[in-house]
Amino acid sequence: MTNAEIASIFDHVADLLEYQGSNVFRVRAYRNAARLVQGIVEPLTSIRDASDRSFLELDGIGKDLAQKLETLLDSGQLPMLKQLEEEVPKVVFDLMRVPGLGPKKVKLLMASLELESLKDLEVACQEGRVSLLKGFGEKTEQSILSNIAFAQNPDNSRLLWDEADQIVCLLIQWMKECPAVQRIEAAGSWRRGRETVGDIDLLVESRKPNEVMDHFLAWEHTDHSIVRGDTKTSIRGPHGIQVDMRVVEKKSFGAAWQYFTGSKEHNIRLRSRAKKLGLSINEYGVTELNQTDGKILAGKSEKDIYKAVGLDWIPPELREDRGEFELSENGELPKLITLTDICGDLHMHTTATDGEATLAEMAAAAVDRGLSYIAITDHSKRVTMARGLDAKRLYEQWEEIDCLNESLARDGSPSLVVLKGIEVDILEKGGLDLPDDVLSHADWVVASLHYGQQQSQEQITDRLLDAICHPYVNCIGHPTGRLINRRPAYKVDLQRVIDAAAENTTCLEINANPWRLDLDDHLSAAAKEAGVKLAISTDAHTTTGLDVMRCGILQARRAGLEAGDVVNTRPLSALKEILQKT
DNA sequence: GCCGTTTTCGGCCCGACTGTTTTCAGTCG
Repeated sequence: MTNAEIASIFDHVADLLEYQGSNVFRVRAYRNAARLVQGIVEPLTSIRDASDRSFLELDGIGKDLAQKLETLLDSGQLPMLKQLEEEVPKVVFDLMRVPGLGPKKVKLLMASLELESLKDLEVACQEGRVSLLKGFGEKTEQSILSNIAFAQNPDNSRLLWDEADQIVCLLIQWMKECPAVQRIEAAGSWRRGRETVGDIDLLVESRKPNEVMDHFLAWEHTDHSIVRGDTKTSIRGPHGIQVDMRVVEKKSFGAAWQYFTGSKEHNIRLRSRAKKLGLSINEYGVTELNQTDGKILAGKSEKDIYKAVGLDWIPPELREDRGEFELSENGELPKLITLTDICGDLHMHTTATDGEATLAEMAAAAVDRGLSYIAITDHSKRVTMARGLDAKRLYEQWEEIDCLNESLARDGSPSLVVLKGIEVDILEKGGLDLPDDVLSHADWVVASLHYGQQQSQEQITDRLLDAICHPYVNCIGHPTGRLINRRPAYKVDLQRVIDAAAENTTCLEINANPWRLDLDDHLSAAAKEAGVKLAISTDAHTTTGLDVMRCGILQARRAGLEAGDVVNTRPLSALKEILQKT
């Protein structure tokens, strides 16, 4: 049983307990456990089997949950879950997904109406039977109706960070046209650089909140408003995404930005910490606990908030309650990598295979972006759909690269060096798609797995391990193969992959394509821990594809990576040194 | 269900908005 499967079971238990009206802290314990297990890269069995380790060493796992982990690993089942599933009808999960319906309301609906599907609830609303129930009225009935339609639309899933970013930019531009807006910043999971964004949070500093709200509602992409209050307004925007806007005064801006950035878990931890220090934190600032005068001790900047509870300012990407408090307390926060640290890009395609820009165009685009080197890594012949390169065509491309480098050198600064690379396929039956003597002449070899993704964990792991051990392979491309919202990762023992990469001085890629972003933050952090060097690469198929580097940077920052952990922050000379395989 | 430099029991972050109430529960973030 994988960690992800266990996490999903704990989450399911939390859902069921929540519906049953169980203690909210008990529910939280299961949710925390799910989150924790999800983030652990090594299989839990290796913790169980190690004589000197125990699940109790995990923060948030006590005697009971440790026992449940044992049961799950031993039997693949959880008797408690079976029991709960017998008690709770399946339709409850559909009902709970309707915005505005929580456990209490769902329970009342279930007790009063005969519901076997969302459709039944829809009909009950249409017939006016819901508004007759105690605690429900006509407005609730209407809102349930429109929210059922929303919940059933499969397009309303979380947006990729990149997609959300486009909306954020448009909105900020629009809001800045409002004279009442003194300052505007985006917060939430967008600011934390999450892979996907569920809703967009904007924070405005203003003394005239009503004018700000009116301007917000007048945005051309506003579908309809969800809530409208004195300090908070929410709308439904493009792609059905919810946008929350909060308006505060200058003296509270930092506190509000911190609060609104989250994550929820980070904020709970921060506020608990404040409480232990005799302080209270809310979105208006830091105050003394039990003081009625409400004097704000800090609130203007985020830095002030963290300082008030004895912490260094924590970068948003790290705010997930995954150890950042301890690092901050001890002054050990990493100096996170930034886009300007990047010197080169080591994975991209051209018109020779499935890219849309020529070699020269990609090189020019790289110069525009201030890069000092790029590797051209077109597909190898196995990728027939992309007209992958055989040895002959690859050599021809390399000759072209030689010519290009000569002319680039003639043009003088800014200088760009184009490396002769290849994205060689890791074949289904094992081995690579081009002979060793060809690969030996490359400057940079990325090995990637595109076919046979349905194979067993053992097969896929073996294929990747072979590639990692290969003397001419420098990097493994998109090591999990997942496509966010579209395709799960292939089955692979990533702890073994990471350990082998460390041992063989083979880099692992953080593919910056917003659909991929693998290795993800947990895996990159585990790779760093093992001493693996990472390469953040765009896998660009167009000139503008080079700009997704910033998505890869965000992912790397979430993993706590510093410039020194990433090979393409090095100048070319230093990069070549690192690449010397032992 | 977890946890402890006040605690092994009694806490567990904090506030906005809505709809239905008539002072507040439910939901959300």
